[in-house]
Amino acid sequence: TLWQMGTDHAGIATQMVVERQLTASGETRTGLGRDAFIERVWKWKEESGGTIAKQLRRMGSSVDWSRERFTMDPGLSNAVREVFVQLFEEGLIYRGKRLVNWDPKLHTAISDLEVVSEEENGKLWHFRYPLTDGSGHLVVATTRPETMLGDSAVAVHPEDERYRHLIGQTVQLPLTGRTIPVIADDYVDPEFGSGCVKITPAHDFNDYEVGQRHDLPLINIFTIDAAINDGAPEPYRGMDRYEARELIVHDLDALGLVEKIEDHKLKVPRGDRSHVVVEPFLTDQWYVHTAPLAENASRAVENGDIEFVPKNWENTYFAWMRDIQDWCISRQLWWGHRIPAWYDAEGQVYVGRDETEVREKHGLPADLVLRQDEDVLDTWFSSALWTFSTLGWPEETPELARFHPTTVLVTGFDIIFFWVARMIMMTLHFRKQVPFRQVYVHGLVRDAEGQKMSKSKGNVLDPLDLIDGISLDDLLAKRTSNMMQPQLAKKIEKSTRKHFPEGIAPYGTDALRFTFYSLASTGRDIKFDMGRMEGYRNFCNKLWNAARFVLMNVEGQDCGIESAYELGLPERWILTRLQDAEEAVAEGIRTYRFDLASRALYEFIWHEYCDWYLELSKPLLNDALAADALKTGTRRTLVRVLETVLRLAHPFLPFITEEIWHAVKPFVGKEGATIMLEHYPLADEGKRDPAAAADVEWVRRIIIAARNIRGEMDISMARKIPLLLRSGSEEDRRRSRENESFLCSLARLDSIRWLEPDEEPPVSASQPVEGLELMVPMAGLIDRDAEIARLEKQQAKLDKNIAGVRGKLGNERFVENAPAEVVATERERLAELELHLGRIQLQLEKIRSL
RNA sequence: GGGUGAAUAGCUCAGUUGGUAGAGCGCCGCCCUUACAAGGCGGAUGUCGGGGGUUCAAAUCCCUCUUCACCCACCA
Repeated sequence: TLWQMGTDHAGIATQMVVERQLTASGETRTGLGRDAFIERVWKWKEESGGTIAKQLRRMGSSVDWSRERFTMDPGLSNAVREVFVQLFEEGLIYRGKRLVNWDPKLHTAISDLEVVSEEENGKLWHFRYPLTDGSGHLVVATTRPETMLGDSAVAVHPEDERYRHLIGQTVQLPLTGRTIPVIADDYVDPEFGSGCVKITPAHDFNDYEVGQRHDLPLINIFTIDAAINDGAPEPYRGMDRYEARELIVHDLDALGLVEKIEDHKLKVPRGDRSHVVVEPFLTDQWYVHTAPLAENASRAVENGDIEFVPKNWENTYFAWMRDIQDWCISRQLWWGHRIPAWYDAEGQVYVGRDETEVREKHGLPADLVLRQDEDVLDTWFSSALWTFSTLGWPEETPELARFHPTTVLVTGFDIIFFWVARMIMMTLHFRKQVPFRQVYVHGLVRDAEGQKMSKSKGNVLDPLDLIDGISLDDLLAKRTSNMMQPQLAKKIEKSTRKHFPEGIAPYGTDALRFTFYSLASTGRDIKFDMGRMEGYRNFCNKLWNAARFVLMNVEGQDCGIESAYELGLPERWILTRLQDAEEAVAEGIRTYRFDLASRALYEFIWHEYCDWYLELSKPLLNDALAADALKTGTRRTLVRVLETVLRLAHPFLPFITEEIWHAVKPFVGKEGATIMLEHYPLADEGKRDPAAAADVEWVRRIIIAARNIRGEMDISMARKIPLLLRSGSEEDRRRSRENESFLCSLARLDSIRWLEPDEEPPVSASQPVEGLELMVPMAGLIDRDAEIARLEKQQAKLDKNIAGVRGKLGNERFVENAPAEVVATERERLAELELHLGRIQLQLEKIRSL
């Protein structure tokens, strides 16, 4: 098995962090120069890049550290170049001047996926554009007044009666002195605004399309900072886009050309890293032609070669693949894989693995000056190659042969498009193999209020702080330092103080892991709950204490490794239940239901092994007269079930299980160096004993009933009570006879006695258990009124249940249509309920008459 | 505009093919019973978002509405 560990170089985010550091120390990226800057980034990466690895280590992830990879490693970089060159040669990568999403702060293009649109309050400006023939004006509506400087037409719908006569005419574009045509295009929605749309092909994706159709000029009015450029009319040159907006509205108003201004909600596109409004901007960029790749990628999921878990994510995947757009892969950054393309003085482009190859391939003279493309590739381009680039591709390495295709990718749904989809496309293309068979999509961890964790919101929880604990002061400092928006510090401080008034206590890795497993149900987001984690921390303690008990009892004792032993009833029962637990855990793991698997462990360890088996073992171990073989069998079972359960829980609780295992292993005759190399437990039918299991279930019911009387009557555990039994079957008698010591010990009884058939019982508190009646004589123990209250409560409950069952059975259609089995069960149930009710009523009468 | 998911105990969440609603935390009693008080024992707590429908039977299947979250999309 290989669990591949590694990290990507997070191009934009990383470059931003380092640039911010430079700013803080009064330096600039451009001042430093490309090589020196990249050196700085590597330095930063060395210092901080270990954080993820450290967190993974502390969380006990058993990855293959020897094969850790980084997307900027030489090997992976080589794979990136290889893929780029091959795709280019196949015509699947091309360069073109297109509108891209331009980030005016970072000065780079970003892909569609990196743009996040959110609804914001804005305005809709209605401007009058005078008709050239002097016959009046038409009105255009816009949310971006400043772009009017780049208008090259006004469009109306071809069928729109109101404007049909204007088609082909021209309007005077205010403030610019230009004359632009009125065109007809289906794109216009006559219902919206005025029905006339200003067309700005260089600054709007739709308008670009319209412009293409009508052969309109592209008039770029922005600089790379989204300020007005020198091609625009003089008064606005150099102004920021929003300043220009104000002035343009003002100037149009002065000319009497503002018809009206309305409030308007609109989707504003922002860069997911910089959070500034991105501009559609005309630039040269590199693209991957994705349609042919997407086709195969869709098919691989359709035909089941790749399976998403949970399956409904496949629909999301298909939907995206269906409408996939070409992928803009060039970024105007320095941190990343530089595009392997060179230009000569004429701008002719040559693509190759390196400059030497390019010269050879194209027969370029040594003195011809070549200049490499300045841009780098989108980080996801290299991540898309992950499964095979990490295994040595393009070399056909033994690792590649052995581990590829891989088995499973574990990831969050937020990067299905960014990463999963692109891995599938690239891997199918270059390996003719799927990258992985299954994609396990888990939810995101959110904060206690359901907010997505983010550094800017200051609600991030570092797993290390949950493991080791952190003081409130340190947590506050951590959350409010290095902030991009320092004005939020107060707010963050307030909510941090609210949620963690005393900081965070140390919970340890195992508790943290178990919490995640338990909350990770069906790919849904996880609202992080400290209460749950506390509960699982206690669970770890429970396991620890149980181990102490076991060790205490087996140290220096015969545990039946080579000697004779005999298994008693509780032993055969717990072994049966252990098989059930093993089965449930295996099923949970197989189906990626780690919540069900962890629950099965929790239930078995706490509520069966600890609550019952350890307690049942005590009477025998403490019985000086008990047979040695039985005691040996008990010790053997105590320690073997514990050892098995440690192995069963080890993937969930790696640290505590390892630690305990070393203490326990000699008592089961093991000598392994680590629990990690032991066999994982598998359920074994042969180890089940249903009869023993049924007997112990009976014992448990009796004990619980007796405890109920004791608990409800506030009888101290220090005081032993006598138990009388009545009615019941031969089997009940056998069971009580064979298990007397367990009953007495666990229910704290001083005696158990069956009433003679005709014997009148003393006044007692009673509790029915199936056909059998438990009684605890009241004399000196039980308060009359309390017992009446207790019985009345039970009576009410029974009345309610009986009414329900009677209603059902009284319904002819139920009796006719329901499976005979179900009807029979209901009849039995009714009989039992009525029996219990009858007994309780009798008791009530009797006690009331006292 | 299209799509997905969610709504169950005070809180965080389970509930597999329809067949008596569960856990943890919290809450209420009692208890330091020599593994464990971060514990033990007992207990209370739900018109399963609303309304329809299918069915002998619905938290579960269908329709519809409400609320919330997320994803995708080019409406000036």
